Amino acid sequence: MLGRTYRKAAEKAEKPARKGKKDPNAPKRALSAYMFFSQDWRERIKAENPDAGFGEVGKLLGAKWKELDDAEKKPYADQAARDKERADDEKAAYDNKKGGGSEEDDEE
DNA sequence: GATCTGATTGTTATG
DNA sequence: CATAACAATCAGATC
Repeated sequence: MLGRTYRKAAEKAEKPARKGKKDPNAPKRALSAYMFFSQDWRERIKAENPDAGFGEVGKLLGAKWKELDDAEKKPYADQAARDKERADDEKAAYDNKKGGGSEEDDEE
């Protein structure tokens, strides 16, 4: 599929503080496998690169990520999948409100 | 139906 | 406190 032929990230390659949400309650998406991958690897990267700052660790992380095999990404993807379920709940609430909500129970 | 875009997620350190 | 490379994602909008 020609879909992801281009990388939006590579296109903009810049982030001029994009803010402003369109959704009323913004059903935040789930985390990415990288999020979990970093949580576990950030320790190792820093362990072997105590001097590594943001750029170094970031690039190292990405490099390692690609080095990993599909089987190694699996556990991380699994965590991401788990979080997705959580995100699904958020979306459920989002859909609930978005719907014609006559009764607004309460929200914190 | 298929395609695309945008918004989001987390890490680090530093000004 | 926001930002910046790194990667995934995926759900909603659009045609």
